[in-house]
Amino acid sequence: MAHDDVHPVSLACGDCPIRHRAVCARCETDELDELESIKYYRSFEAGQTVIWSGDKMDFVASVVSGIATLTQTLEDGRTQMVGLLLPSDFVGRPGRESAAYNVTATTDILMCCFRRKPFEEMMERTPHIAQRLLQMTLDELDAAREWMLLLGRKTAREKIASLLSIVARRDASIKLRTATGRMTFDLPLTREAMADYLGLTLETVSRQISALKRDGVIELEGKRHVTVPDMDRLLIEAGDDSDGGFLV
Amino acid sequence: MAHDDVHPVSLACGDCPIRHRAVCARCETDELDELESIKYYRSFEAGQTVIWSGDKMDFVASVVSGIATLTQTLEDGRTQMVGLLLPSDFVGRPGRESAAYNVTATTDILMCCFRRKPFEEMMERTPHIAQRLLQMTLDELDAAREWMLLLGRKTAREKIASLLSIVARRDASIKLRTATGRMTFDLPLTREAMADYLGLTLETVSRQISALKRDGVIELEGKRHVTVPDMDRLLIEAGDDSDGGFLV
DNA sequence: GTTGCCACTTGATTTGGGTCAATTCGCGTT
DNA sequence: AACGCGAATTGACCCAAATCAAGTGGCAAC
Repeated sequence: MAHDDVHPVSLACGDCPIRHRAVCARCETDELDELESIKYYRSFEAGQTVIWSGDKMDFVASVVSGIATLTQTLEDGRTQMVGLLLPSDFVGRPGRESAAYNVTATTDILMCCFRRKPFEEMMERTPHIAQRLLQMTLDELDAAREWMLLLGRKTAREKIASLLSIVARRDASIKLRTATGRMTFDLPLTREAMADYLGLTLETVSRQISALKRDGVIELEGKRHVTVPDMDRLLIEAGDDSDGGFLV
Repeated sequence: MAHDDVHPVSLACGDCPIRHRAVCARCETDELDELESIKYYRSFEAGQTVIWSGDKMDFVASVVSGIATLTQTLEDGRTQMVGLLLPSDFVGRPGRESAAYNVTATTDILMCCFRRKPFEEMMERTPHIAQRLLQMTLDELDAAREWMLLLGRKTAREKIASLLSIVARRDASIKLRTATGRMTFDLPLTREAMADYLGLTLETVSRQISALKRDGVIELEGKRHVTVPDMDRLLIEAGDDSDGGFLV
């Protein structure tokens, strides 16, 4: 797909700080203009629920800045995170009336929304969009499957190490590509959100983070700021073969 | 999409016993012919590995008959099933050189394969295919997320009940739509495969099946033939709200 | 400065499911 | 009939993580 190298992350809108996936701003200008006409922005505060599972959803959207989570819940309150939305990620499903998950902002968040009906019509006419969306969805599916291995077969310690390496990797792509060994970042999630991500309790999350700290795998300043002195060590702790999967 | 109601399951080939998804046999005849020219069949015996994770994969395919599993493995041998392929399901990923999972036949299986390169080229030109593939992938993603809730938050008993209700549902769509209460089917998986599906050990699977039998939730003839006297009861055991999700 | 709140930590105890090991149940072979 | 073999069951024991409970630390509001 042309120009993908120039602005890799892109679905659509001209003046977003993030180039969204799917339409190349250089070669698909008319499509861009059309998307422009059906788009609007919405922002949410940290902690706010963006969408409740089952709600009618009349838009699809793309995260511009901030972080949100997709969660599913059993009647008795047990909840499992099933998706983590970071900037440039896509939310919502063309062809589906109602939301299948709760979407919650964990930080202040800005989303670039497109009215669903016109978006779908446009997708019918514009092969690029469906194709790009397919690539994105396949990536998400791979991530979900990697995550299933984590949920089904990893120990608590491995789960935590995996999550940390995922966050580190996501962060690293923006910030410091340089030093492979040492790495520093902020955890964008509370202990409870991490627990919901990993299928653990928040107490276990806390204990395992303490254990990793005690064993020198990570260093902590405050509760959220993490330094990993040796990424390789962390990846070994995560139990991942090779360079450690590609969740999220 | 036209004619979807007439032959709902369809990706492609004219003489498969199953109508595959994505191309309508009535209105897209030329596409059908083209797919016809790049397709071939492969069959595998029960237990055979279809593809090893990491292998070069020069085709995409659709399951005609039989059952296969997608699995991921940690170096130390812990394995997690991440997908269950039933007739009409799609395998392989356009745009990806090598396989990301092990694909194993659990019964004798027949697959309808399309050479990857020409299939991709065709997809570029044919919006319908990409759109249909997108729908299918989104469905798979939903299933994967439902499965994540199961892996992360359900008890062993709930996991077993969930799996049974999934198999029952899949089976029911083919066979008896009639009686909602009582339902009979064969388990297409060994205890070990069920364990890999559910993130349990095979001993736990066995114990929980025995427990469900003891409690009258299911009846067993032999090891594999299951009768559910009351589907509603089973769904309650599964912990699912509503009519029980849509895994697989 | 004190109060209250929330995120987090840590400890004590319990328990669901894993591990190890011994049978049993088919079922095809000789 | 006897054998072998893989699939499944069942039991005894153990341990990782859940549960229950108390306490700490930071920070915003008054």
